[in-house]
Amino acid sequence: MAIDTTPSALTPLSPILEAAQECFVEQGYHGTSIRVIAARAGLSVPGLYHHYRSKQQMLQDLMKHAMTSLYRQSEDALAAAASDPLAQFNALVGCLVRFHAFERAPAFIAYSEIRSLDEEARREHIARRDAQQRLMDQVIEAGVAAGEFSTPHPTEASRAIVTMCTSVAQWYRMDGPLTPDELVDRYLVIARMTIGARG
Amino acid sequence: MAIDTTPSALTPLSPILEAAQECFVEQGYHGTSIRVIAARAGLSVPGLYHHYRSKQQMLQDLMKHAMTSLYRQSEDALAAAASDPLAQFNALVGCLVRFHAFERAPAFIAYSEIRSLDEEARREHIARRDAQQRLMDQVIEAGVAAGEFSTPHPTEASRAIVTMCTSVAQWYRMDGPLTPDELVDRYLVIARMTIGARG
DNA sequence: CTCTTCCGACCGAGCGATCGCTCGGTTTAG
DNA sequence: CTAAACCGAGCGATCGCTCGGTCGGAAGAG
Repeated sequence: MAIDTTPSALTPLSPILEAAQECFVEQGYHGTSIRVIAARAGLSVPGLYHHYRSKQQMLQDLMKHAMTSLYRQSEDALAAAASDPLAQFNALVGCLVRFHAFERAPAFIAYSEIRSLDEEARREHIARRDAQQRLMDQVIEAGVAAGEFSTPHPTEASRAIVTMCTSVAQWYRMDGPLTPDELVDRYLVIARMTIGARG
Repeated sequence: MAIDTTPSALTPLSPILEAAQECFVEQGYHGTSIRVIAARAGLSVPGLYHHYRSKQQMLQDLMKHAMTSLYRQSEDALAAAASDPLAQFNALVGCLVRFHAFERAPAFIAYSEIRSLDEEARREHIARRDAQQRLMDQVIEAGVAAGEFSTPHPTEASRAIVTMCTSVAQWYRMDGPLTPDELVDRYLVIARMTIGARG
C-alpha cells in the first residue's frame, strides 16, 4: 500500500479552484475578474458558473479548505508527538512552518483576503483562526505551568510565534538558500528561544 | 518651544489621502472605488482628480509616506540610543512595535497592497522594505559579533523578529487589554529572548 | 443492436451596473 | 482679473453574472 509521504499534502483542489487560487495570490480577490479565472482554468465564464455559484463562493471554499487543512494537520502533529510540552511545542511549530512553506498560496490567501469575505464567512474564518491560535496558547501555557518554558509573557509570545511562522508564507522561496527542512530546524531553534525552553 | 512628544507621529496626510487610506484598509485597493474615496473626503470625483493624477498615485504616495516615515523613525531611534548592541536592538524593536501599534493603517497598507503597486513603484517599495530589514540584520549581526546575542541563526532570527513586530498592525487594538507601553515592554522581552540576549 | 430520452458539462452573446477617468464648465480666494 | 479649487454629466471599458442554447455520453425501450 502506497502512503503519501509528501509533507503537508493537502487534499487536491479542483482545477477551477486551483486557477482561482493562483489569481487571488497574484492580483488579490477584487483585482481578479472571473474572466481571467475562467481563462486560466481553460473554461468559458458560464462553464465556470456551472461549478461554482459565485466568485465569492470560490474564495470561501479556498479559505475554508486552507484553514481546516492546517487545523487537521496541527491536530495530527500534536497527537503523533510525545505528550511533554517541549515535544508538543516542537510538533506544532514544525507543522506551522512546514504548512506555510509548502502551501504558500492557500496560506497567503487565508490571511490576506479576510476582508474580502462576506460577513458570515468572515466570522467563521476568524473562529477557525482563533481555534488555531488557541492550540499554540494551550501548548505554551502547559509548558510554562510545567516549568519547561520560562517566558514571562506566554500570551504575547504565543502570538509572536504564530505570526513569525505564518509570515513564512510571505517570503519563503523553495528555490532560495534554505531547504524546507533547514527552515524548520532554524525556526524550531528560534521559537524555543522565544518561549525560553529549558536547555 | 513646544516639542511634539506623540510617539510615532507621522507628518500629516492630506484629507484625500486620509480618506483613501481608510478605504484601502477596509476594502483593499482594488475593492475601493474612487467614488467612495471622493465621498469620504467630501469631494466630487473631478475635485479629487484635481489633486491626484490617479488612484494608483494615491496608493504610491501612501506607501512611500509610510515606509519613509518608518525608516526615518528607525534611524532617529538608533541615533538616540547608546551604541552598544543591546541598546540599539531595544531601540529598533521598540520603534518597530510602536510604529505598527500607533500607525496601524499605513503599516497595514504598506505590506498588504504591495501587489497593487505598478511595477516601478513596487520595486522602489521593496527596496525600502529591504533597507528596513537590513537595519535589523546589522544590529543583530553586531550583537552576535560582540558576544551579546547568542542566536545561532541571526538572519532568520532577524526576519522572525521583524515579522512578529510588523504583524502587530494586524491584531493590536488600542482599546484592547494592553496599553502601547505594555505591548512594547513585552515585545522587547520576547525579542531579546528570541536572539538570546545576555542576562 | 438501434433509437430515443435525458442530463451534466459547457459556451456565445450580452445584460445592467459600476469602473477609472475626463470634458467643459462654475465658484471662490486673493 | 487670474488662477486654483471644484463639480455635473458622461465617456468607453470592464465588472459579476445569466440567458438560451449545443453537445456527447449514459440509460432505458423495443
